[in-house]
This record gives sequence, structure tokens and C-alpha cells, in this order.
Amino acid sequence: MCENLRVTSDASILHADLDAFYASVEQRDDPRLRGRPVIVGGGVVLACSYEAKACGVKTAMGGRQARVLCPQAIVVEPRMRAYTAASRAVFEVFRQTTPLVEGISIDEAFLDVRGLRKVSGRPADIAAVLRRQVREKTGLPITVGVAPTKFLAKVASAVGKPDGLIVVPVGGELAFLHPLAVERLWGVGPVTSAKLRQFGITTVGRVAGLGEAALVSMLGVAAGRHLHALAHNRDPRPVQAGRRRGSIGAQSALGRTRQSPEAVEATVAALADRVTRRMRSAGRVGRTVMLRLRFADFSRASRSHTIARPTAHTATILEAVRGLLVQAQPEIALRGITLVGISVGNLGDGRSVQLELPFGPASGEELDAALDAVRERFGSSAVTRAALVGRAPSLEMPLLPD
DNA sequence: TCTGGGGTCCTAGGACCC
DNA sequence: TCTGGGGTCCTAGGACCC
Repeated sequence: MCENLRVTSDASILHADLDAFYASVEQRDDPRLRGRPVIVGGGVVLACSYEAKACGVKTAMGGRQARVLCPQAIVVEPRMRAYTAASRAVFEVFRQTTPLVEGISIDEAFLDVRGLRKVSGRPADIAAVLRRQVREKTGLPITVGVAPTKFLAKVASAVGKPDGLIVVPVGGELAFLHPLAVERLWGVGPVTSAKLRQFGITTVGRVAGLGEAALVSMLGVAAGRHLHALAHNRDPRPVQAGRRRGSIGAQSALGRTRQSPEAVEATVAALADRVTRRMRSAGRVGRTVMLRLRFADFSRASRSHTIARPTAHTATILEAVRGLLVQAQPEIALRGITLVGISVGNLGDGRSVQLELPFGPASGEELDAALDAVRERFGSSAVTRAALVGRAPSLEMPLLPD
């Protein structure tokens, strides 16, 4: 019970983050692009090389603005397959370093190297080797931050970019953190940043100087507590290997010309097909179907529906989406739709069932008794997960082939 | 050529249940 | 008959991340 209280005094978490990932893959694969400003994506900048960043180009910037800032930039179409392959190769290097790898996105991950000291050396040495191996095996530059917490490791890698290694010295965490701008805190975007700056709070140190209550009153309970903890470098989250995502979705921009209802319907059908294919190949099923819309004025809306049984069946998902589309029709007619997306959440693995047992309220002891009863009846591997949902016991059991 | 294509987490209100 | 606490699930919206 007390093992979670173990204190990590060592900087043993690595945050590894590929630099300008898509653009770096393009420069690696086409020598003519090396040393030159490269922009991936025409309508919107998906990624840009450091040469383009030097002109002021940023990720997610409109393509036209990017070209004004950097007229000499070479614009290339994204090649998602190449990026996926490159990502796989990099993650292979991560997993050879330690089994405790938590992928965050296509181009970054946390690695827990605690306990590898005898085998592989200090975390700083492990990080140096990791960077060299990624460069040798994939030809890509990567930045690594090393710190005692996930959050601080991520801050360190951001500060160390590009192609760098930053080790936050033990005992020097707050000295490193406090001079940084508030925007470095995970979870501070444009809205929160504006609120904080309104009160003259521009650095992490100023946030740390505020009481938790003051932050909560400014930003709400969750965000206030979160920021208060981060500003003091309190982040107890462990590196979790094998985390699975909670939803699968796809979306499609429709452009600004008015779409007929039939055209929208056809796009939605294609999206449902794409999403359910991906679900099936990932072996996932889901219950909550969400329709996302964006309108001509860039406002957004969403509609969702939860179906009784989890599924990855295209026709079932599409039927639910059609229903949502009908619901949203008045808004679409009024405001003009420019983007449509669907996603399926509440994902399960399709190989197990959740049982919420029809008795309760339950205590931990009653849950244990229920577990024993099920194991006696179905075998010791029958229950893969047991938890109290509220006061009622919930068991997860593998779905037996029939 | 104004704005891509994925995701996560939190909040708040209402329906519903005991 | 009236009032209440405590809880879950669903829905919609919003902020944020890469």
C-alpha cells in the first residue's frame, strides 16, 4: 500500500522529443532540402524546419502567412506513411533502452530509466546514448530532457531544443523552473496565459508564489491545483507503459463553398468507414459516437450518442452518426459547415466484458469475496480487472470464444 | 489559399436511481 | 407527502496538446 509513497530523489525520467519531426524526415529523405527552410503542409503548417522557424514560421500557422514570412521556403506535401515508419524505428530504440516507455504522440515519449543505473549507467549517460542511437539508426535529430518528474523532463526537452540534452540537476529543479515563462507550464495555452498575465503573472516563479486558493479562484479547481503543483515541481504521475487511447476519430475539412446535405452525408459515410476500419484493425470496439462540426465563422459544435453495445461495425456506427447529423441539421443550414469529424469513444478491447455486479453497496472485502467466487466458478484467470465503481463492484472478464 | 487532423482532460447540467 | 443526500451516466462545450 505504501509503495506509491517512495520518493524519487534521482532525475530518472527522460522525455525524448524529435525535432521538427515531419520536416526532419523530409530533409533526411531529400538532400536538396537540407539546410533550407522547409514547410510541410500547404493549407496549414503541419511542421516546419528550424530554418523556417528562424523566419517566424510556426506550426499550425496558415499557409499564406507562412509564405509571406518565409518566401524562400520549400513547401512539401505531408507523407504520413514515411512519418509513421520513422516513428516506429525511433520507438524501437526507446524500447531497447528501457521497457518503461510511454508514448505521448507520434514523435515523443517518456522513458523511466530508474533501476537501470547498474546496467546502463546514470540517466544522463543513458540519454546521451539514446540520442546517438536515434541519430545513427534513423538519421533524425532528437532532444532529451532528464528530470525527476515527467513534467519537468518535458520542460527540459522544450528548453533544450533543437538537438540538445538537458539534465536538470538534483536539487536545482526550482532554480531551473522558476525563471521560465508561464507558457512553459503544461496546460497553459492562450486563454490561461492571458488570464495570468492580466494579474501580472508572467513567470513560473510568480505562479509558485501564489497560494493554491488564489490560483483556483482565477482558473477553476482542476487547472488551479494543477498549476500550483507544477510550479512547485510536484508531479507524481508515473511513466505508464502500454497506455491505450480512449477514442478513435477522423475528420475532413470541406472548404468554404456551401455543401449540399448529400455531399456532407457522403463525407460522413467515408469517415465512418475509415474510423471503423481502424478500430477493427486495432481490435477495439466503442459505444460513444461523436459528431464534430466547424462552421464558417470558426465556431464549433458537437453532438454525441451512446449506444448500448460496444461495436466496430460500420453500419451501426454510421446509423448513429446519421441520427446526429439530422439533429444538427438546423445549425448546419444556419451557419454553414466547413469541417465535419466523427469519433468513437468509450473504447474497449472487444475481448472482454465489463460486469457491474447487481449487488452493493460493497466494501473492499465484499469485492474480494466476489472475486474469489468468480475465480472458483470460471478459473483463476477469469477476472482481468476488478474495481469498485462507486460502491458497486465491477469486474472485467475475457470474452470466451464460443 | 484564412484555419489540418489527430487526440486528452475538465466542467456543468440533467436524467435517473437508491 | 415532502425533502434530502449521494451516486452514475450521458451530453455539450471548452481549453489544451502535438
